[in-house]
Amino acid sequence: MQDTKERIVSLADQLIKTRGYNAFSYKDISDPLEIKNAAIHYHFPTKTDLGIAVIDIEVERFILLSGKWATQPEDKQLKQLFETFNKKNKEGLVCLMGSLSPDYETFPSALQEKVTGMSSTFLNWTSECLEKGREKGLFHFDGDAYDRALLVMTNLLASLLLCRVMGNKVFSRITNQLLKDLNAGK
Amino acid sequence: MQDTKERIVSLADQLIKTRGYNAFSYKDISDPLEIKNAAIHYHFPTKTDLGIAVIDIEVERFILLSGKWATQPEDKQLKQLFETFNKKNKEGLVCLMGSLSPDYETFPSALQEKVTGMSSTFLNWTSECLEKGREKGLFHFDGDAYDRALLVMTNLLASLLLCRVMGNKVFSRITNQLLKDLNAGK
DNA sequence: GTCTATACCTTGATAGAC
DNA sequence: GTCTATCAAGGTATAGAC
Repeated sequence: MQDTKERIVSLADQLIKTRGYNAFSYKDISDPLEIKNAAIHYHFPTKTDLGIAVIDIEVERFILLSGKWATQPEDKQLKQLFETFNKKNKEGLVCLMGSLSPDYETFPSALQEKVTGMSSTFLNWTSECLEKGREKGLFHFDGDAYDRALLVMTNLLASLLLCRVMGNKVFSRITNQLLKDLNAGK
Repeated sequence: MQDTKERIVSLADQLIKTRGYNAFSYKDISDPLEIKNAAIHYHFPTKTDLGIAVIDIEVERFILLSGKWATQPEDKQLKQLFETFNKKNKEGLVCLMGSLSPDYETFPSALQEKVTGMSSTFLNWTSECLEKGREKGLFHFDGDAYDRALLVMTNLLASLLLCRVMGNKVFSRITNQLLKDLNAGK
């Protein structure tokens, strides 16, 4: 079956977002899927290959999603982004960037580059969204749009991490205030 | 020598902040200190005990430091906090919260509770600092001080993570804009 | 307080049959 | 494409000598 491969990636994705890249093993995948670890190695020769596949799909999915939002006004688009994080939070997951960046130094360079590329994608999208929204008067903030994107992304990323530790309500407190801030200057 | 114990904790602290809790091993400590792993187990029977000791010292150190700042005005105190993060960034480290929170689910409950306690300490301090500073007119921000503390802490925490991935300049971009924001309403 | 020695387990990965 | 079988390496942890 072709979709064994997809199920492997999907489970790896979830494991990375719950336990972290270095804390999950092939057994965590082969057991629930009722296959042997050799089957995983057939589809993904090394763990690095599997990690790369997880990132590729995440980026692919985001590009597809954000493309669908493109017709909406920028403030709605940003809320859609927030909603993707909210969904992860409800499922008890953190985002890939939040999970992978602490382990970054332990990665082979091929995987490191993928993490960097993914981060760029998210930051550039957010930056453009903020900039265009400000031009239309939908957002109000000072300074460079990319700097503002850095602030927003770090809020989102770390809010999921903090929810793990301090409880789920942290997320809505952060995002509600953040959205207010972006319109505050009105 | 009594300070073997201290050197073990210090090295563990650094390893957690560079490679992550689940990615460092007793060998990473015993080799550079030129001791055997049994010596580590003498001081810290389990890896969990070692992790707890690292957190305890971090909190202890913060309480000591922030106590020294207490005579300064709140805007200076906050800048001191930023400076502790800046120092970590220059050393290529992330903060303990940023490193430990993604692995939270893999921890035994004793270690989880320590992580939660540490986060509370940092958040409460920041919240009080912001609140008092606002009363004195040193800060200008909307909403609840604790919510604002959540925003500031997530910015700081994730800025170090993002520096790993996107380069070191990210830190100053984030903190400069953040400090401007807190005074912007003036 | 540190050592040697070792137990025991899990890890990622490979070879070859089917 | 999946299996069985196996590997070498590395992980945490313990017992007992010094």
